[in-house]
Amino acid sequence: MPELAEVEFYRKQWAPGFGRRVVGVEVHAGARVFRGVPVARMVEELKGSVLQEGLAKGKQILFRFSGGRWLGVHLGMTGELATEGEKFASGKHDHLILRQRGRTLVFRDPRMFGRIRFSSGIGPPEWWEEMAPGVFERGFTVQRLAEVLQRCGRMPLKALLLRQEFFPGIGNWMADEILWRCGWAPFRRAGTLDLGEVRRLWREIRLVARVALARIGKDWGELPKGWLFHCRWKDGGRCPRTGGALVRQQVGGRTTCWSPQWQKVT
DNA sequence: TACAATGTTTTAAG
DNA sequence: CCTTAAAACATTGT
Repeated sequence: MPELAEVEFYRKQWAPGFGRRVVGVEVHAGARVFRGVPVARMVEELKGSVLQEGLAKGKQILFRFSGGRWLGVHLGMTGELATEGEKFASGKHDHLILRQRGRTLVFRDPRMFGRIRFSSGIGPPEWWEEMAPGVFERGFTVQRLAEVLQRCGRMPLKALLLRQEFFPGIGNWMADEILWRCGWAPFRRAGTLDLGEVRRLWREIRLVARVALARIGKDWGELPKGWLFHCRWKDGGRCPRTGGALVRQQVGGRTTCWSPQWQKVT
């Protein structure tokens, strides 16, 4: 489910455990979410350490523990984080459980497209440090956006917006929302935007991300009325702007909801 | 039954 | 080596 705003929401779900010691760790050791992780070592090192803080960047979450331990969480399609009571009995999709005095921190992921990472070291792990600049960081400039659009000029805009190495945290619903606001068909080629349109795209990316974070990221609140989000999920929806029929079709390998009456190729 | 689900990663083609 | 598209991954719900 999660894009950058949902990821921020889930990061905060473990906040009750910040500053507190982990007294027990339970795992589904062979689960796909631990691919590449030395699970036994992770369990040993997390046990007794203090969860200091959690950070979110794009769709990634990084938890810092005492003793230079770092736990990376990617939620994939169905992952979630939750804080449960001390006596919580884990279910079959609860692959990682951190027990604290008074509460239980849970990572759950039925489909297991998510991923856990673990490392030790003074600073954050390499994969975190090398992530592309987020859409609110200094590095996310109109110029850089123009370069990306040129370089991947043959790609449909929709497919390009989903590329995490350029747009960390943008996912399926946000990409559709952004293109709908811009008024462009999702299969329009990236290389066809002029400079004014690049600026427009840059603005709408940041607006959608900012509002999503302020609402969903805060407390999973409602998005503003009139957003495509509210009518995108099922067949038969109507464009909030024109009242015309919305269409759902595959673009860039994902189901894409758009308004042909409003979103054009030109 | 068959298909679709707010996501990556791998594989292959050009 | 680069860009782009498609399949694969695993589970649940309609």
